[in-house]
Amino acid sequence: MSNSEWINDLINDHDAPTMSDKQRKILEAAIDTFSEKGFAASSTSEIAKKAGVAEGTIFRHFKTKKELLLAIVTPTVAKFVAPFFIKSFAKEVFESEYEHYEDFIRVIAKNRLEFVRKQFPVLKIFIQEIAFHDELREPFQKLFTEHVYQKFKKIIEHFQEKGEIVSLPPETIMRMTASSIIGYILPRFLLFSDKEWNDEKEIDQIVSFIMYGLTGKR
Amino acid sequence: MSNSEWINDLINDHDAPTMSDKQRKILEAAIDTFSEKGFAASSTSEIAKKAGVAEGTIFRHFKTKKELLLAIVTPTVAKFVAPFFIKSFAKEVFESEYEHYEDFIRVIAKNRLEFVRKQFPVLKIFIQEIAFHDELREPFQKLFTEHVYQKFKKIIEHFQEKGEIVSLPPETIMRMTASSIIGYILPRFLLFSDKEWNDEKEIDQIVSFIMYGLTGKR
Amino acid sequence: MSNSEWINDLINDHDAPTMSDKQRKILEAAIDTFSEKGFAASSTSEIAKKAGVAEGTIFRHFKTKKELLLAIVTPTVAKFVAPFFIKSFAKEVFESEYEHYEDFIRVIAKNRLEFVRKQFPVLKIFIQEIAFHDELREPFQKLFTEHVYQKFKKIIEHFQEKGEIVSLPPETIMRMTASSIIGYILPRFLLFSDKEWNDEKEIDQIVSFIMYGLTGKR
Amino acid sequence: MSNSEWINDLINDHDAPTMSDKQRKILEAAIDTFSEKGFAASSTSEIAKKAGVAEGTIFRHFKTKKELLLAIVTPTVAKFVAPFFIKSFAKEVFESEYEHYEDFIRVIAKNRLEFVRKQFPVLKIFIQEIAFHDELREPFQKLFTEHVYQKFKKIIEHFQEKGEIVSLPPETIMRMTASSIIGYILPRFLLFSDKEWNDEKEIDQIVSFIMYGLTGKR
DNA sequence: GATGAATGAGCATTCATTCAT
DNA sequence: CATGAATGAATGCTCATTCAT
Repeated sequence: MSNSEWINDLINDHDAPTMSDKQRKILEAAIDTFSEKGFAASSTSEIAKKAGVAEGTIFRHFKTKKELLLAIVTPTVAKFVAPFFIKSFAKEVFESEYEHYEDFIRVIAKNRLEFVRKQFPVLKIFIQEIAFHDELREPFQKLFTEHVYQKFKKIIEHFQEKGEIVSLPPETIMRMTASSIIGYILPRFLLFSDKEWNDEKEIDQIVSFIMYGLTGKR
Repeated sequence: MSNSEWINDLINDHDAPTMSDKQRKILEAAIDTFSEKGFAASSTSEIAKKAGVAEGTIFRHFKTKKELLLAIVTPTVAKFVAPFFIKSFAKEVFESEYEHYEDFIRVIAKNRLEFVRKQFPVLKIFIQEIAFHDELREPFQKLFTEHVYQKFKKIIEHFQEKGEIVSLPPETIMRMTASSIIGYILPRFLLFSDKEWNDEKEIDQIVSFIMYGLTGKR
Repeated sequence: MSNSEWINDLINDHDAPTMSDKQRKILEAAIDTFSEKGFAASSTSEIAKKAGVAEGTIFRHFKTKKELLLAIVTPTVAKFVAPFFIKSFAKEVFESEYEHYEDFIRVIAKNRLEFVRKQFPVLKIFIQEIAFHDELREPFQKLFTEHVYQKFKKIIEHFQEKGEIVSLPPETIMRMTASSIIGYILPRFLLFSDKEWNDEKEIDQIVSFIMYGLTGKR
Repeated sequence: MSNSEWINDLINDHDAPTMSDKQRKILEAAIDTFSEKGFAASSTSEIAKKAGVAEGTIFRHFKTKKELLLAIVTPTVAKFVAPFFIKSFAKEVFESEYEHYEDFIRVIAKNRLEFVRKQFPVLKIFIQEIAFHDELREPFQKLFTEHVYQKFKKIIEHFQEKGEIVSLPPETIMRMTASSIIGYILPRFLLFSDKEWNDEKEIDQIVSFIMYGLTGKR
């Protein structure tokens, strides 16, 4: 199985097979509403109206409003970090065609951008609410530190040993890499989603920036 | 007037001279509460209690809850972008000791970090709420596009002409610069504020990253 | 047929032969719940869960929640007063071995205590709810005034004619007799059901009290 | 100070001086409603309507519906047992004109009957709800066992030593005394409050019954 | 007959805001 | 200027009951 395959696999929506029609409608309406007004400013009555169900129906499927939030956010966040979750992730990277750090982050970036494009409303909710709900922050922090961070770290160390990238602490490398990519994605979808974007080209530029900075000496 | 002077000038709290004791207490309590729970999830009665005033007193000073939000956020945001607001800003940069883009962003970064340290709760509120309130977003967008962006653009073009930085669109350069810095500041205060940070050194690393990337070929 | 026989007959559970398994489980669960939390504070969904049936099943067997209450309370109350209901009741008493009022109330007391022991939860529900439901109070009042009261009255008059008890109005005699007995039974089950009780002895004391008061001059 | 004086003193409504007009109206409406339909079946909106206030006003004065219940019931129950609460209670009894147990319970009975007449709705609520609320039962049990029971016990022992009443356990004597009186009061107000009652005469009969039973040998 | 999803009225409680004092 | 009682709409959630399967 080639890299592109297993990555794509994780992205596809193979979940929610047990979800009823109403349940899906409620989730959609809730995503809409939370995303637009924020969790605390959204009322369950509005969500019910938008979903075309009675208010009581929401609470038959989700015990509380907060549980509805978690039902929206958890699977998407899980899928977002899923590629890093795979056991063989780091190994695959080393043995793969990704000869350079550059290639690696380019693939990750393009692939995760695709995911963000599809799931932006949910990710927006996540970003907004993670600051206020322990039930959201704690599992995510665990997920991140125990899996994403560990795997990413090994990969960085691998390329540092190859002498390809500087010897800063891996978390610093990670932060720089991540914030450069996120610094594109966030405004792209949050502030200027109506603008036309050539994502392919932008990502190439960002990757280039990550590797060589702004001086252009490459 | 040297650069350091006018910058410091803008930071100092020369405002709020007309504010009564109660008013200040209300603002402090509101910052606390909004920052901790978010605007929508904070109740005016809780703020009143925390401020040690009667519920009605808040509405004597701020017509609505939203006006209270604006009263908190507006002056701080204004001060945050103030350096770019000054007419002579760009000119000063060109003629100043900042021979290199590197020096320029280093000063900006350190200086704005200082500001963020002091004002983080307010800026957190701003970041959280800008997505939901037109009254917040519109003036800020105007401020940004008409002043900050324009000035920053000129500066970038200046250094591009000097051949110091690559010929990407100025907004791309800006985004890369900004997100590298913000990508340090945000986690630093939002997620790991209890950790000990050597900000001076971190910023030097970030500036170096912005200029030369991760390859270390410099 | 001796007295003890017909009395025992009425107590035995010869009813509910047409009741399905589910129906019985629902009734049991409802008795549990109503008794513990009161009728109004009990929810049908909780009862359904406790009974191990679907929410809808309750309403297949009992049109409304109130009908469920009546189905619980009515047969038990009927059985409680049943001894007084029997046509030959008074006559049997006169011709029976009960030479004295004392013997009569002793048998009734012991016998009804036995019944209360078995059915306390249901009787508790009855006592709690009779004040609030006309559907409960009216048939009971009718039952009581037309049967229990009439029969009891004749018995009291019988013993008054024999000069065995004072010539107060029969209802006063009845009230004194009843409240002395009930004044034992109620706290015994309601407040101190965990304490060990020697019911036999207690009833003897109560009967003695009813007959001779507290002076002990007998 | 004669006995009748200190007893009357305790009965009079010297409380609630700090209660606002609205607060009193809410309490009255709540007593009405709770008494008529029971606590759980009463809605705060109905109480608000009956009291002529907004629903929110109820919750400004009483944090929860249950607190409203306690605010109604606690002071009345306290006043009901107040006579037994007084330090000198037992001593006064011994040295007083109450030469006989009979006189003592006659005064108590008449006096408490008067109280019940005025406060019946509240006492009805208490009786109904004590079974379901620990917050109600626990303080009352404490009050009763630590004060009422102790004092009453001493008085009973006093008259037992005088050879005036039988040597049953004091709590049995108490139960018999109390249930005879309560057995009059409860039906009198609960079931037949519309009937005309000669309370004076009835109580004399009850006291006589308590002392001498139904045989009339006195 | 039994289920349990669906309903929408109703619930206790909270809210931002007003206004008489 | 400050208060805090009063408001009534709105909130998240529960309820008894219905009905298609």
